[in-house]
Amino acid sequence: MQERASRTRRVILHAAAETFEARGYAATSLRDIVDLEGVSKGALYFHFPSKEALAIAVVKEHYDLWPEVITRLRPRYPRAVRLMLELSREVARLSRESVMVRAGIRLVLERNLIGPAVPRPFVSWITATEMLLGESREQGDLLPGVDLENMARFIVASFAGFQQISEVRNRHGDSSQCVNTMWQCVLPSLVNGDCLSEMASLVHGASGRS
Amino acid sequence: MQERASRTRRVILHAAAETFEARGYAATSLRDIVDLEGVSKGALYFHFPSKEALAIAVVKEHYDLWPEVITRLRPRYPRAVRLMLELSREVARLSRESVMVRAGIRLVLERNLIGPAVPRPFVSWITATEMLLGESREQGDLLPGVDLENMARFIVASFAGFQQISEVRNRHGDSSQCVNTMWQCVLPSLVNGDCLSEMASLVHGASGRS
Amino acid sequence: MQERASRTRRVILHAAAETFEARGYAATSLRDIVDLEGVSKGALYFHFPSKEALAIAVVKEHYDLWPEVITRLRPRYPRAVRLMLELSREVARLSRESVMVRAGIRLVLERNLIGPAVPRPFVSWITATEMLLGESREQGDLLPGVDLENMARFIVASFAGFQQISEVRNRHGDSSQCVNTMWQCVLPSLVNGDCLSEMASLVHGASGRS
Amino acid sequence: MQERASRTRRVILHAAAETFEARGYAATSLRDIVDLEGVSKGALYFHFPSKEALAIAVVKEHYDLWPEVITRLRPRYPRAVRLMLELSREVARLSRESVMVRAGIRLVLERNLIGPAVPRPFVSWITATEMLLGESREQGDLLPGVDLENMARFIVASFAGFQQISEVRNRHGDSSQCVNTMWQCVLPSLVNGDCLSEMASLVHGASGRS
DNA sequence: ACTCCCGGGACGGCCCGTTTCT
DNA sequence: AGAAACGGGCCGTCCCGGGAGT
Repeated sequence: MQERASRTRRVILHAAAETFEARGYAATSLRDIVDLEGVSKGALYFHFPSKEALAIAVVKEHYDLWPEVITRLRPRYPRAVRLMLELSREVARLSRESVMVRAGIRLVLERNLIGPAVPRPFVSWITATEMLLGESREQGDLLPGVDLENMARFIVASFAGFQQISEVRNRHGDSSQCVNTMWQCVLPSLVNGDCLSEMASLVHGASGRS
Repeated sequence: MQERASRTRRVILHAAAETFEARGYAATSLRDIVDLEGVSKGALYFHFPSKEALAIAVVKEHYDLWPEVITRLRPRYPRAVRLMLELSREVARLSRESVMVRAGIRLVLERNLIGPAVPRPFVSWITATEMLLGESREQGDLLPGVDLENMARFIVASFAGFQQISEVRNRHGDSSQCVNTMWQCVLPSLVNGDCLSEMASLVHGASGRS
Repeated sequence: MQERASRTRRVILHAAAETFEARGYAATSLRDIVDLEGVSKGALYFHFPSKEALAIAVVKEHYDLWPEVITRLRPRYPRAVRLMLELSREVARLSRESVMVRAGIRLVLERNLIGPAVPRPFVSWITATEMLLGESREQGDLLPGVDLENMARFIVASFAGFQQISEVRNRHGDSSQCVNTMWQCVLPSLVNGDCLSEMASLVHGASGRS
Repeated sequence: MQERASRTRRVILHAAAETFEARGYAATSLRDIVDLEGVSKGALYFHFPSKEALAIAVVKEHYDLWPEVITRLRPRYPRAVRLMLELSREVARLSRESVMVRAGIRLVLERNLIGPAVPRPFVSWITATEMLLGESREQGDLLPGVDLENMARFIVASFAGFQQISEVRNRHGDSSQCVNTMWQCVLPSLVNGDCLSEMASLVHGASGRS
């Protein structure tokens, strides 16, 4: 019972993510979704009462990922700057490899088409980044005079912009390189010399500046 | 005759931009557009043979803006670095003030829903930026070892990301400040000390780093 | 154009009446209606924004008939008792001959499925009957002690019941005979001897009592 | 086991009657029915193979009532005229108090939506009434020249019409008074003077005619 | 020349009446 | 007897042509 049901649910959710990611919320028909994996319309309706609910489920699926990621990485990297760096890499990797993540991101950006139940985009990322920047300052890695709030927004913005661009150019090909480039540009304006030289080797990939 | 016709055309185009910008291509019905300004469906179909054509017209309207902007600004700022900076400010201003521009940007991002007649997003911006970076290098302003292609993409990415974020947080409120923040972060990794100190005062707004 | 439009509207309205009358509101699909006369769904949608609106239009069409009927008959029959009699015959005749009337009656009975915009059934008939009974009393035709309100309801009830029954037995065959039977039963309890003998010949049809 | 099963069956049947009575056959979804009492769809389909079967079961439940009623009342009232009178009162009472009866009546009227297995409405009532009228004639209570068939139909029609009307006006409030009114109007045209004066006190309620 | 009324199909999302697995 | 899945149909309405009107 429960096993088959939850498998069907996952199949539907995956097909939905696939289609939502490719075409967006409004241009996706439920027909597209059910045809993709051969499930029936009734099965969809059984698990999700509406298109909106399906989209929200996709978003939730992808949102539930972040706490897991952060608790997995945090013990490994006590230094907040390093943690941010690895976090961004992990997010980039997930974006590259998981349709669910990409779909979730896209749907969140289209939240005004779906409903207020979808969380606002970026805000959780920004606050998380701001928090980590605060830790970095306490750890003495930051340059003096860095405006935490604006910097957090800038980091998230660059990152988001990169995701969008790399999706257009080469299908999620060099996103890891993009992240390196980003940090190469950001770190000099963010951390002090000691930290910078320590981090240098981590973002040495042949990008931005050799 | 022709005068009224072309005015109707503009009215339709504007209403289309308004709606496309707010809801995206797929979620916009032609009914929404014609109801917005009270024109009739027949009038719409006289000027634009299809929804796609209408969207393309909006995109074109906004694309025709860039050459005009660049030819207007270029003579004023012979130094390429400065030109890039002012250009980005102008683009941010236009995004803030013109629905047509915002609609064009959104539609371009949704080009796969509309048709191949819509130009790919970012590419023209990236090549333009890369070109300007090349000029900057010839003018001796760039740091050695900057990878032009990656840097161009990074700049455009940050910029695009910021547009998206500022739209979410505060309705296009502080986008000028965002641009300053961006350049404060980017310039130190991009230009040499002389140029940096000359540009410093231009991006002094209390953001990123004081 | 206007001519074609109004013709299409009438065709749709008629097809709707046909189907509503046969199957009721809930069991009628718009598909049934448009297929009946070969009009398209778009045509239907143009004239009627919803199924509910279509039903309401049918009801209204049939409601607009009664004032016309009453103003046509009243001058011919100054005596209220006689007017009631002829009115009931006319209504029976219309029920027999006009789908629109039958559909209207059925839809009114199903008003709780359709919406509050549909008028409540019977009430207008009852008040009209009550009014005519009042006139009859003033004309000295009524027996003493007749309760106007209850009698009006009884008359309408009998009449409505007969419509329903005759629909079941023989497709609207002998409804005129039914009306005669009804009055033969009702008049002796309603009007005084003089009036009764004057009316007798009008309801002499071989029914109820020879 | 059997006890629980048959109780579930009754619960479903009752819920079905409730919903069918309120919304009619076509507008009632099985979902509505099972949700009303919290039973599962599986349970419904265990007891009733289809929606049609469920409706038929409701109708049968209500049809099985009449023989019981008639065998209960007949010995008490040997005089056929009196029996008809009391029968009509009992039916009115049942209509007022039992959802099952009301639902059965409504479903029977919608038999063409359900299927030929549902009995035709009125016919059994009419034949029963006709039979009782025959008995009355043999008992010497009827006026000469009464057309039994037409009179039977008139009686049933008035009765049915009253049920419908009283449902609209006041939720099954004064249906007993309605029955009195009906007989006050009908009896003078039906029975002879002796019988009439004997029955008078039974229908004396302040209605129709004092 | 330009506008608009009117009509045409085709899905869209929702949900319904039913079986099939447990 | 219940959980799960199945198609199909309903209403809304969308994007769009042709013909009448000005």
